[in-house]
Amino acid sequence: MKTVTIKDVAARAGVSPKTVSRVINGEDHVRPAIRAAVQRVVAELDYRPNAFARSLSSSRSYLLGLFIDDPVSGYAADVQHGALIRCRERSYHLVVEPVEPNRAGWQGHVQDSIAALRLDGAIIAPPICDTPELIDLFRQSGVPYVLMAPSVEPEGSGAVRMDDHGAAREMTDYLIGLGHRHIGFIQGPLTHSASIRREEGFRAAMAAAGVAVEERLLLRGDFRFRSGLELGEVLLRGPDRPSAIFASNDDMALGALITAMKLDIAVPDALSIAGFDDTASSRAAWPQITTIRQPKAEMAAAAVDMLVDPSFRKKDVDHDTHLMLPHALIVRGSTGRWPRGSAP
Amino acid sequence: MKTVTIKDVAARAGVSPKTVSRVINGEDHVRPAIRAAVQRVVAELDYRPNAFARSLSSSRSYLLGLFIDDPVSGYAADVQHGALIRCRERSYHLVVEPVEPNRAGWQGHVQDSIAALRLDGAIIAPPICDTPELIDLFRQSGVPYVLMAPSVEPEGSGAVRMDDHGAAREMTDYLIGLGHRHIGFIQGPLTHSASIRREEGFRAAMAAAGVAVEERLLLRGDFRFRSGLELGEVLLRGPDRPSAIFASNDDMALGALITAMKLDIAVPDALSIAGFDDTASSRAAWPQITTIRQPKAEMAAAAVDMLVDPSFRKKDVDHDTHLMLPHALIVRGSTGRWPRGSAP
DNA sequence: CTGAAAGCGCTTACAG
DNA sequence: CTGAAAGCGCTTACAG
Repeated sequence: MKTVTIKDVAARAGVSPKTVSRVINGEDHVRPAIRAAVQRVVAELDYRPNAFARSLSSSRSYLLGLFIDDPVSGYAADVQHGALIRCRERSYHLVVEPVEPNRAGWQGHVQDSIAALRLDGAIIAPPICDTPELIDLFRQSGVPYVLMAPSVEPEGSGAVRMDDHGAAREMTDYLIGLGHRHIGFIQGPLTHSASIRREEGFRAAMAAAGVAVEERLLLRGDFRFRSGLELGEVLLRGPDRPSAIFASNDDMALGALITAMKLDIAVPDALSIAGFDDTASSRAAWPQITTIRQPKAEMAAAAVDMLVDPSFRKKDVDHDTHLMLPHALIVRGSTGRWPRGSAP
Repeated sequence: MKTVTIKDVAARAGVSPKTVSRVINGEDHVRPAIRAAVQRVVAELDYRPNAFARSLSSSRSYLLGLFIDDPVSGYAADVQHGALIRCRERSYHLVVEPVEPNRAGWQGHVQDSIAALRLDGAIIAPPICDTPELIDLFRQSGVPYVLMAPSVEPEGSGAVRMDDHGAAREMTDYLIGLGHRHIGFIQGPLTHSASIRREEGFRAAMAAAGVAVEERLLLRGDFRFRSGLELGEVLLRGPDRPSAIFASNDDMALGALITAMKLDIAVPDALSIAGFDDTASSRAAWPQITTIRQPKAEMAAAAVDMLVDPSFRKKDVDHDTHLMLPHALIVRGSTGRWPRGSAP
C-alpha cells in the first residue's frame, strides 16, 4: 500500500503542497473553491498526514503523556479513560508512561519520554504530582504540564483538583447528623496528599460539631483493600468499638465492610461504613457503600483541555490555570441512623 | 533549552553523524575506541535521539498500539500494565486506542492511528480481536498485529491465548469432585468468544463425568457485576436451587456471591461459587472466590515481544506465531464439599 | 490569497 | 570500518 503524501494531493488538486497544508490545518487565506477542491482530493485519496513529518517540522507532536504511578488501580483507569476520550475529540493521542519513583533510573525514563516523544503536554497523576524531582524535570524541559490533585500548586503549572477537605467534612457532618459520635477513621497513606486533606476535613467537622476525635480510632492505611481489612479488624475487635467507620477511600471501606461481615456485625444496623472516590468497588458490595463521588474522568478531561488550549500553552509563568471540580456525597446502604431506629 | 542533535554529538566526537547513528542503534562495524568516544559524548551532552526524525527516515515508529474496547475494566488494566512494562524494557512506547465498534466512524479513528502514527505493531484485545472489519483494517495496512484470545487465528497474524476450554473443564471437574451435581452456570456474552469456549469446557466436563447439564441452570450474563447479581438471584430463588454456581468471569461470580449474602445463603456451606480470571474482585470478597488465574499481563507482554521481534515482523504470511500461556486453578474459600461434611 | 525554498533530525543506500 | 549525499513528509519564514 503506497502511502499518499501531501505532494500527491497537491499534484492532483493542482495546487502547491503549502496550500494543502493550509487546508489540512484549517488555516485562513485559502479561497473557498480551492479549499473545497483540496478537501475533495483528500477524501478521494484517503490522505492522512504523517504525524512524524508534521512533528518534525513543526514543534508539535499531537501527543500527550499521562504519567502515573500505578496504572493498574481503578483510579488510574478512570483517569485514563477521561483523558483518552477527550484526546480523541481533540485529535491528540495519549501515551501512558508509568513512573516508578522507587526504582533507580526513573528520571531517565521520564526524560526519554519528554525528549524523544516531544510531548505537547503532560498530565501528572497523584501521588507523583507531589514529587518535586518530577516536577523539576518538566519545568526544565519546558513541556507544559497539569497536576492532578496536588498538595501545592507550583507556579508555572496547571492543576485540576476537587475539594478533598470539604468533601471529607461533608461526609463527617453527614455521619454526625445520623447520630454517630464514636467514629473510626481509616487514613490514607502520607504519600498521597489527598489523604492528609481528607483527614483534616474529618477533624474540622468533628471540631465544628463539638465531638471529640478519639485518636486511637484513627489508623493509617495505604489505600489498598487489604489495609481496610486489617485496620477494620483492629477497630472492630477493640474495646468500645465505633458505631461508624469513615475510610479515606473506597477500597479500604470495602475491606472494612468485609471484616464486619466476617465478625458478624450487621451493616448498617450495628455499624455504618463510608468511603471516598465512588470507584467500582463501592458499588460492587452489599450493602453498597456510601461515598464521595470524585470527578476523576472529568478532571483528566479538563487537564487535556488545558494542555491543548493555545492560550494555556503559550502562557507566561504567571498565568497559571487552576481548576476545582465539584464532588458529591452519595448516600447508599452502608450508612444508617445511630442508635438504630432513633428519630431523624 | 537548546536541543542536542546528532550533529552536535558528531562534531564533538569528531566523527560523522552516520557513525553516531550506528553507535546509537547498536550496529556493528564501529571501532571500539570510536564507539566508546561517541558514547562518552552522548552521555556528556545528554543526547536523546528525536523519535520523530528517526521514524520519518526509517520505517519504524517505536510505537505500539493497544486497541481495546473497554479501557476501564480490570481486565484492560492488567493487560495494559503487562504491555506497558514490556514496552519500556524494549524501548518502545505504548499508545492506547479505544475502539468503539458501536459508534459510527470508528474505522476512521483506527485508520488515523495506523496512518498518522505509523505504528510498528498493534495488540488487539478481546472482544474486538474477533471483529473481522477491524482485522481487515490492519491486514490492509500491513501493520503487524497480535490478537489476544481470539476465537479463530487468522493467518498472517500473531495470537496469544490461554486454554479457556481446558480451564473451564478443570474448574468443572473440581466442582464435580467436591460432590456437586446440580451446577448452575452463568455464561458470558456471545460477543466474547472466550465465553463460548468456557461454556464448552463446562459442558465437556459434565458430559465426561456423566452428569446431566440442566439447561434451566444456564443463564446468559454480560461479564459485568450487575448481571451476576441478577442471574444469581434467578438461580438462587428458583425451585431446586443448585449447590454450586460457576460464573464465566469473576465480576459475575462476585455478583452471585453478593446475592447469596442478601438471601442469607452461606458460602461455601450451603452454596459453592467459582469464577474465572483472577481479577482483583475475586480477592476483594469474603470468602475469597475460587477462580482460574488467567495470565493477562503475561499475554500482553508476549504480544509485545512478538511485535518487536524482527523475525516476526518480517515474516511471510505463513509464519504465524501462536502462543498458548498456562493458567492455574486457584482454590479459595468460596467452594466446598457437597453435601457439606461429606468425605473427600 | 498562493507558492518556492529551506529545513526539521534522523536513516537509507551507496561509495570507498 | 567510515562518510557524503539524498531523502523521509511535512511546516516555517519569506516573497510576491
